This record gives sequence, C-alpha cells and structure tokens, in this order.
Amino acid sequence: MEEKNLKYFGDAEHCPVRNVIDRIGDKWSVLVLLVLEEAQVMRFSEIHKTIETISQKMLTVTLKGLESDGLVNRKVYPQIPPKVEYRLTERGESLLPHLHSLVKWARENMNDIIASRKQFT
Amino acid sequence: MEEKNLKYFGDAEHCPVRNVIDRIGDKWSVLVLLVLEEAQVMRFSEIHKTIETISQKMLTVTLKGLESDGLVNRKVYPQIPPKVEYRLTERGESLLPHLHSLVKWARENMNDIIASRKQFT
DNA sequence: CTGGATCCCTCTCGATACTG
DNA sequence: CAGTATCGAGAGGGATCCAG
Repeated sequence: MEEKNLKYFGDAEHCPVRNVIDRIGDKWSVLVLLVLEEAQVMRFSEIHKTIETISQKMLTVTLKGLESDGLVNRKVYPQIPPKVEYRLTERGESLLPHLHSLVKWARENMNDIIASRKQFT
Repeated sequence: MEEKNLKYFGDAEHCPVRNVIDRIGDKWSVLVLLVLEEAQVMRFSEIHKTIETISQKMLTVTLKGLESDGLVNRKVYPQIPPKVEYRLTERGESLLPHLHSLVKWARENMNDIIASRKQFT
C-alpha cells in the first residue's frame, strides 16, 4: 500500500472501507443479508420472526439502509393489509460470498479469539 | 441456513458474526490492520503518523483491542525513551485476505453505492 | 401488517491535559 | 515516546405508542 492509498483510506467521503465496513459493521445488516440469502424472498414479519432479537425499529432502519445502498430490493403490494417483500439485489448477492468467507474465518477462529481475550490482562 | 444456525447467530455470546464483525466493524481496526500488513513492523508513532486522522487515544484503544484478540503482537523494548513495536500475528495475517476481498468489492461497488444513496428518497 | 414518531439510555469516540 | 485520565458531545439502539 502506497501513501496515495493510505490517504485514500483516510478520506472518509471516498474511502471504500468506510463506505462498506460502516454499513456491514452495524449491529444487524450482515445478519439480515444472510437470512435473506437463505430465504430468497421474505416479508417484513417473516424476517422479524426469524431474527427474534431485533427490535421492530432496528429492522426497519436496517432494511432501509440496505435498500438505500442497493443491496436489498423492497417490493410493496398496494393492498390492505399491506404486504412488503424483501429480497437481495444482484449487488447484494455479489457481496455475500465475501461475507461468507469472513464468517467462515470467524467460526474457525472464534474460540481461540475468545480464549485470547480472557487471557489478556 | 437452518433454524439452528439462526439461533446460533442470535446468541451474542457465541455468535461468530458478533465476535468478529464487532471488532472489524469499529472505526479504525481494519485500517490499522491494513497499514500493519503493508509495513510489517511499526512503532506507535509511525502508525499514528501514517493514519493522521486517528486520535492518540483511539489508536491506543484500537491496538489494545487487536492485541487482546491475538491479531496483533505488541513488543516493548524496556528503555528510555520507550520503544514499542507492533506487527501482525499469524492469526492476524490469516484474516487479511478476507479483508482484502471485502475491500476489493468495496472499491468496485463504492461509486454505485454512493449513487444509490443519493437517489434514495 | 408494516412501519413512523418519540423518549431515553448507553457506548463510542474526540479533545485535552498529564506522566514515566 | 508511548501512552493514561478525564470530560463531554453525539450516534446507535431499545421500548413504547401511534397510524394508514
């Protein structure tokens, strides 16, 4: 990495790390993406039921964030009661393999990491 | 992904996503890892000089977090003035390829994502 | 059913000053 | 040089209530 690249990273506005890690680094986005990948298409209430521990507000906020980044598609059926379906976009699907590789590494190293933390004074 | 796995993710204590993404999802860890990978060995002040925008406190906190996870090694030379060197551990190096794959995706998609965000009402 | 609006608390992070 | 200590602002996130 050259200095040019470092400055690139330091510039929050145009920094790819900021623009991507900030999103997947929040509390729920990765989990929602993984769940959506598995189910292909889900309604709001289905996601909520699947991820029991997320609050309604945070699910709304998370989905909105993912939608604004073009990672998730939101389809509204204009009917009463409302019906809204979520699914991954192509861009979202293109991100998932990278997330899986991270999760795989996480699974393999989690126990050692937890052990390291405990030992760390 | 089966329900069993979903509950696995839902359990914060043993969830690999939580335990890893929480760390790399903070503001500075990934950047520090990338910088350390490039330079191999760096002193505290060198990292600080390279990442100009990080505060002294946050650099300390970030390095401590990475060290506690066994991703970075901290070597102290008992002398005056003090000298401390940081470098990646094997575990840290094993994580880097996954980060690079994410950063690569980020670079390729950042402009589209930014455009999506602007267009999003 | 799918959220929007509000309140409030916690935790992160930055700025500043100080120390062996 | 390499941190530690302290303070305070702001964002993230949960609970609850409300609405089309």
